[in-house]
Amino acid sequence: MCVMALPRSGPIRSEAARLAILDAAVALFAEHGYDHLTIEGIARRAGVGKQTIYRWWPSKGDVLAEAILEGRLLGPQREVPDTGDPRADLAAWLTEIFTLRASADGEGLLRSLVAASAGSAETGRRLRSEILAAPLMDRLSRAMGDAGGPRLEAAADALLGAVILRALSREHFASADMLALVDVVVGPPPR
Amino acid sequence: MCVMALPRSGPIRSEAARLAILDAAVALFAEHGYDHLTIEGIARRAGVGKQTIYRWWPSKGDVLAEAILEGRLLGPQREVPDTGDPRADLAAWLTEIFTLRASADGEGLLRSLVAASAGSAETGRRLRSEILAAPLMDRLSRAMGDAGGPRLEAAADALLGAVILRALSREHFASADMLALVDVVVGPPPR
Amino acid sequence: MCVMALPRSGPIRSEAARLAILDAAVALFAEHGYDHLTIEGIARRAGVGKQTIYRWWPSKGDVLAEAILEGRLLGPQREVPDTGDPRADLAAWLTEIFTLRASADGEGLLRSLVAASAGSAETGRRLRSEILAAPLMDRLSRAMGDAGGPRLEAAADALLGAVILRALSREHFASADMLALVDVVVGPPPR
Amino acid sequence: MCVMALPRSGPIRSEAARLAILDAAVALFAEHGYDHLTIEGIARRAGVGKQTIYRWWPSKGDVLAEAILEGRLLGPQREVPDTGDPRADLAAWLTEIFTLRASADGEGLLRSLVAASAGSAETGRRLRSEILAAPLMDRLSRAMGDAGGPRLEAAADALLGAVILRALSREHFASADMLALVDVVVGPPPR
DNA sequence: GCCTAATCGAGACGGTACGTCGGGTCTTGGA
DNA sequence: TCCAAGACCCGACGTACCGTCTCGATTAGGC
Repeated sequence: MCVMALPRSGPIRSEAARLAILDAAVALFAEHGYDHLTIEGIARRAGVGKQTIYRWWPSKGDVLAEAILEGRLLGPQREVPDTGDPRADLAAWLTEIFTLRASADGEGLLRSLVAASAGSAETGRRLRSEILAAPLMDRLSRAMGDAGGPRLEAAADALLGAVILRALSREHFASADMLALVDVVVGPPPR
Repeated sequence: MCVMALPRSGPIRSEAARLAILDAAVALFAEHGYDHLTIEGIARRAGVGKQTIYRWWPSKGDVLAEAILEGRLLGPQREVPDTGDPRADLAAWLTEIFTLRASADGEGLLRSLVAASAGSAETGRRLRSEILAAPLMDRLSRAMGDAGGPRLEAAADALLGAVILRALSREHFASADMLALVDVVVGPPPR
Repeated sequence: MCVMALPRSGPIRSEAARLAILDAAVALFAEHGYDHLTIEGIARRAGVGKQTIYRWWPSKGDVLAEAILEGRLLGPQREVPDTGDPRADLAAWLTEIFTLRASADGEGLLRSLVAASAGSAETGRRLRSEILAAPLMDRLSRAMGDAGGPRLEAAADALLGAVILRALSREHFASADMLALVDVVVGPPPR
Repeated sequence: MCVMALPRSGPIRSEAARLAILDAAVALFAEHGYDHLTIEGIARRAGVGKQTIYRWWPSKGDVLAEAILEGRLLGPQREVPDTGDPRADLAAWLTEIFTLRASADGEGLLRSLVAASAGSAETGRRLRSEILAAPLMDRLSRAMGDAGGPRLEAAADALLGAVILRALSREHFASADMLALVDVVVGPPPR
């Protein structure tokens, strides 16, 4: 009396096509940014029919989200460094995030990620939790002497959000500013 | 000693057309969000030729930026309230920003603003400085006992950025979370 | 030893769309003349995407040429009548060609055909060979007592060209003039 | 009791502008053909406001017609040569007309003239009477031994029309064909 | 020497159509 | 059943011209 997976005949989903699509999406995203990313372009580049994309993903944002999830977009996650000075480490890492750029059009990659997030719920969710917050949490937790909870989440959002806001406003983000940000959020350095 | 505007004969720019375009852009933006905003749609709604838009603005983002600058988008700026409890006031105002919504498609207005900012430098600049930061500064300055400078800027970016990041990730933002955010950035409440 | 059509999978050309386009083109051409014939108008009338036209024809002239080839434009070919008086028969038929008119704008259909021919090589070729010369040849051959060859071709061009030139110059073409033309080209009537 | 031209003050029509417009129209027509001739282009090239064109001519066709009338388009009228062999002279002259070409796009000038005629009554009238027929009449009259009248007109139309029809159909017009045409229309050579 | 009126250059305006791109759906034929 | 290929309808893109209009400057009579 168990629920049987309803049996299906015919070929199953082609893993090769899936990978080709994700690779093509990542490459085109990096080259031209989110706005110029198109389903047709992905299909062309991947050597795949458009329908094969539409069959499995509802939108270009979700293709991207899956690529992000599998770590294809930014390569292996950058760890926050550990030099003994938690504030400086955090500032360095945030600066790296801020200056993420791979697009041939000179568009910041971070800004493209934000555009993708604005357009796709799934991408938005993953941008925050997996791309940005995940590598940050451990170090931030130690820097704040806080095991977790709302304060830690709030601090992570504050740091990352500030970086995003600066990226959106196309303003320079001097390292002094970055340190000031860390101080405000993490707390003043102990004497 | 003065810069002479080079004199040109011929008809001057039609203010009526300019206003019709900005109004149409604001209305369509509010109704359908940034992604579904089109130059053709604006022109149609405004009763204007497309060329009249392209003549004066390079992209839909810049039309929107001008509308924002003139305060057409959100109406008169919301002031941060003053109830005597600066933390609660800030939290209330941030919550209002977070829940900004006018779109018929259920798209958050804040998310559309972020999309617009990702696509247009001018909009990005104004989103941060005029829409978000401006009404916040005075109250934040008093709450932090800080006259200005990098710390104040960093705090504003942190608060607003956190709100944006949450909006992008489509997560609920409980009022307790909001208070935690304010505490982390502004500092703990005095005993 | 035969040329293989390279096999292609995927949908084939829609005959329904092709016919709808040709019908729409013919109708609009007859109604408004060649100058006011537009690809957009054809697409609209045919209930078809513009791209479907551009996919198969390089220009509006070539759409028209195909319609002509299939006899859609002027209906079944008018035969030159046979009353026993070859000169009068030819004159009557030429007069009918001269006065071809279907356009709602009062533009002569012949003039529109000439405009189409000036704009499209294919239409030009067909105007001469299929629309005009074909029904004429048999009768002309008998009237001149000539089995064919350059003299017959020249005579056909002379008759039809004269009619076209008069149509272009918007001059009246009295039946006496028409008879004079036939006499000059075919030769004087036998006594 | 005559009709007085109603007295007007103010500047009179600028002859310089008129000439610049006609020159520009002729140059652009020769370079790009009738289809690509535009009022804006003429105005730009002539250094003239569009209104100055619209003030004096109803359409581009009429600008061209005026240029033709003043002999700007084809330079001084080519005379039919006189070598003693009227048939050969006529054939040579008709061949010259047939091969008229000045356009940078490779479009035959004759075909552009036909397009212009199809679009503008005035141009059509002048194409036949002034450009084509006028230089032909004298020689044709002598070749046919005919002082004028419907037969002469018909012969002229037949010769010129045949050349036009061949030009429209983009067919080669061998010199033997041309001689056959002359024979058919003018009559067989005397023995 | 004004005034009036028309001309001229320039070009903004509301439109229509251009030819292209991409969206999302549907239809083949092959595996 | 999936896949590649791609035709289909549709809507938007950004551009070119249309014909009308409105400017400021200029230029000729008529007073």
